[in-house]
Amino acid sequence: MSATENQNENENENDFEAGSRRERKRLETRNCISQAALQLTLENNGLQNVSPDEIAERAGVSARTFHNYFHSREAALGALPGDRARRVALAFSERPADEPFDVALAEAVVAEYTLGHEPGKESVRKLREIMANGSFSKEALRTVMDEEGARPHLLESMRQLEEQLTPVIAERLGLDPAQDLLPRIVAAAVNGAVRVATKYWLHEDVQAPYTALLRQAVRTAAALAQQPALPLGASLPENENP
Amino acid sequence: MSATENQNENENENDFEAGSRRERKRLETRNCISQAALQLTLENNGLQNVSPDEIAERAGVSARTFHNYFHSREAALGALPGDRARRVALAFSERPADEPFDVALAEAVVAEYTLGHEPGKESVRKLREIMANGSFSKEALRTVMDEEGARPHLLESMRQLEEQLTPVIAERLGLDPAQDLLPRIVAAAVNGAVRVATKYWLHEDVQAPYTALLRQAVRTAAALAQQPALPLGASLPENENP
DNA sequence: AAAAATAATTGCGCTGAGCGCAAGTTCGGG
DNA sequence: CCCGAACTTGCGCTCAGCGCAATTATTTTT
Repeated sequence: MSATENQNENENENDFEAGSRRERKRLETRNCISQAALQLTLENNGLQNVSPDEIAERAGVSARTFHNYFHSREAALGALPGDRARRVALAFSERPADEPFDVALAEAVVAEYTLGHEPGKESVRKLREIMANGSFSKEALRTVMDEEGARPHLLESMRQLEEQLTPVIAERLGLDPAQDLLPRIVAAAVNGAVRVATKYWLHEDVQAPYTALLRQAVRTAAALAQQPALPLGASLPENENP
Repeated sequence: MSATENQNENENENDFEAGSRRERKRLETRNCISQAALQLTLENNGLQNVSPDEIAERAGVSARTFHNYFHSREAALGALPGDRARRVALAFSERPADEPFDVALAEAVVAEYTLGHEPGKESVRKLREIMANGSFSKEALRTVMDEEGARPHLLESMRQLEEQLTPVIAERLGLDPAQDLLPRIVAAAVNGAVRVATKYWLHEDVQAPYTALLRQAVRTAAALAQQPALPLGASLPENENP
């Protein structure tokens, strides 16, 4: 797991093709640090109980280097959802064009958020390892997500999904995000749906599998896309306040 | 603006009725601190350039007391959107029952987010003062919202809107939030719509007034409520990944 | 292949946010 | 009028985060 000893099981299969060797290594250590942050957070029941030094040590770098990549522990954790958001947007844009909008969106999300399936992308495999490696599960995740201090940053990083999704949704709908609010609203709704479904799954003890919950929620939110586009200039007929 | 000298223009009209005198004073200083944080943030173009001591001084309390109410500068700023969220939820639940769902929601939001209208609630009046008192406007707000460090906390506090809205939406729809995801999804979508509309209004220079933008966005998001309720147990017919 | 240029890592030391503690102050109830 | 509880304040400590400058690794140039 250290940045150096890791040179690298399956050298060619990395998350995002990197250009120069330097850049590759940079991404690798970056990811290493994030993973270390995640592990320690789960192990210690909360980011609060993890010092930057520990993270740095686990990742095999100096404390100073850690702060060189991320300006806070929270940012280190947040990099993971951020990356995932990028992958979801990519997956969505590569869905077959004849697929219904909501299905394409839902499956793109589900495919990435579901850790299972084939040993695909490297980071996913690692995350699954961490999860599978015993002990960590709903319970641990819950304590992390509920942590008062980390949550704002975590959610902000999950909100990357909205950012990444907006342009591809706009393209698929044939709308210009600079002219029409609809793509942004749909993206925001989908992002919210993912968050809500996850929270629901984590907190209420529900029988339905996470996958089904996610798919349902996203498809529901995606239905917004069938709204008529918003004419920004003109207000609706008459609805002024009394 | 100090906590002491402010004893209080229009003593009876306070945001939330307070029980004991002590509790009232507590809420008052709390609000004072938040307002001070907002003012200074706007004046100095970013929370980054404001020290806790300055906020405390402006609010007329000691630095230690400041940290006694809020454990970070960001939290102090975030209290304002949080309070506003509570007012919106209240306003929505008091809308006439025969009003269409989306209209009720949109108007509840617009009424609170629009600073104008009558000199209603005290905090709104103050905020308007701040805004009106020259210099601060879109531009200043933009620099605040775009600030890297404060944004996560700000957005998290705006997300209070979702939290507050969920139960009242569920009630109006006749659904149980513990059984059905739809109320949460609608609330999340509305929250996202507000955020998106605001961002759009702040960044693209658009001709439409903020009010119209907000109303449109919220009504669009609220349309989700007409989705058929989600049967959590059963998945849709067949949509497994290949 | 060596040397020069560029980029990444590291150690050191400083600033300042946030908090525990204990003393002082204000307020409500009997 | 006085007692107890809640609130405020000052002091001092810890540690996250960052600027700086030196060191090491990597790419490019000659």
